[in-house]
Amino acid sequence: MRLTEKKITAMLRQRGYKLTPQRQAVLNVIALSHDHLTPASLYERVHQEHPGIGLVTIYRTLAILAELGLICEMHAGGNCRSYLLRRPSGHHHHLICSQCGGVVDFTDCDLGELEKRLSAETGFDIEGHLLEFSGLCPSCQRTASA
Amino acid sequence: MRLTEKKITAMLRQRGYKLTPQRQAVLNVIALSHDHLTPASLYERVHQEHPGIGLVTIYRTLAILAELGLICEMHAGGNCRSYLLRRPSGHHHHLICSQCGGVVDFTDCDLGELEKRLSAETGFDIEGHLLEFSGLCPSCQRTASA
DNA sequence: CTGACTGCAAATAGTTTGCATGACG
DNA sequence: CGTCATGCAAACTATTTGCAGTCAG
Repeated sequence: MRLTEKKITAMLRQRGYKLTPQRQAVLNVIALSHDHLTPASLYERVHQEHPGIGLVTIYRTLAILAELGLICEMHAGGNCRSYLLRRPSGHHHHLICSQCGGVVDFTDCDLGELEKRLSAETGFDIEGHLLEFSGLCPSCQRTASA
Repeated sequence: MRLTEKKITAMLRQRGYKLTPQRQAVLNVIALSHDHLTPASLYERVHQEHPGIGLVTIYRTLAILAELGLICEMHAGGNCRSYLLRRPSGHHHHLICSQCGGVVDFTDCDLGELEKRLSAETGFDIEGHLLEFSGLCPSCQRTASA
C-alpha cells in the first residue's frame, strides 16, 4: 500500500495546514507520478493543467511535504534536489532507472552487519545510511537493445 | 596509501594540463583536507593563503579533477556539491561525521547478494550503487557528551 | 472574519561564460 | 612563442523572500 492523496490531505489538515486547490493539484501530480520529480518538472506538469499555479507554490508545497516526511530526496543521477513520494514503510531505499528515471523501492538492506563492523572499526556512532542502486529497468533494457 | 599532491600533478601533466601556482594551491588544500569540501569552503581556505585566487579558478580546477576522476562527490548531509579526494582503491564508500564533516572510507560493502536479489526480483540491470553512512565520529561523540 | 496561502516581482545564492591579459612549457 | 589558464564582470539558473490581495475553515 502506498500513500494516497487522501491520506496526505488528511495529514495536512491534522497539522493545521489548509487544503487549497493548488496544493491538491500538486499532490495529485506527485501521487500519480512513479518517477522522481525536480521542482521544475513538477511545476511543468502541474502548470500544464493549472496554468495559474506558480513555481513558488511548488517550492512551498515541497517544503511542507518534506517537513511532514511525506516525500524523500533522491541522490543518484547527478540531480540532487529531486523528490519522491515516500512509501509508508519507514526505512527503505531506491532502485533508480538511469534511463527513464523510474523508481522501485525496497526495504531489505542487510546493512546491520556492515554497520556493526564499521562502528567497531572506526568508533563512529552510526546514525543512518543512504543507499541507492542505479541501473536499467526492464522496459529500458528492451528499448536499448532494440 | 592515498593519492598525493605529487601524483595528481603528474597526472595533470600527463593529460596536457598545465601546472599553475593556483592549481598547486588548490591541490594542496584538497590533499591536506580530511573532510569534504564544497566549492565555497575550498575557496575560503585557498583564498586565505593566496588572496589572488578567484572562485572561478576553484570551479575550473574542480571540473578538471572530476574529469580525471581524482575527486568524488558526496551526498549525505544535504550538501550535494561536495567533493573529496578520491582514494586510489577503485570502489569505496564513505562514512561521514554529521558534526564535523570528517570522512572515513571503506571498501568492503557486501552488496553483491542484495544486488543479485534485487536484480532477480525487479528485472533491473543494475549498474552501480551509492552507499554512505552517517554518524558521529569518536571525537565528536566526546564533545557531545561533555 | 482572520490567519494562512498565493502569485508576482525582486532579492539572493550558486554556477557558468566571454574576454583581455598573463604565464607554463 | 603559442596555447592554455586566470581573473574580472556579466550572464544564468535555481531558490528564497517581501508584500498585497485572496481564500479556506
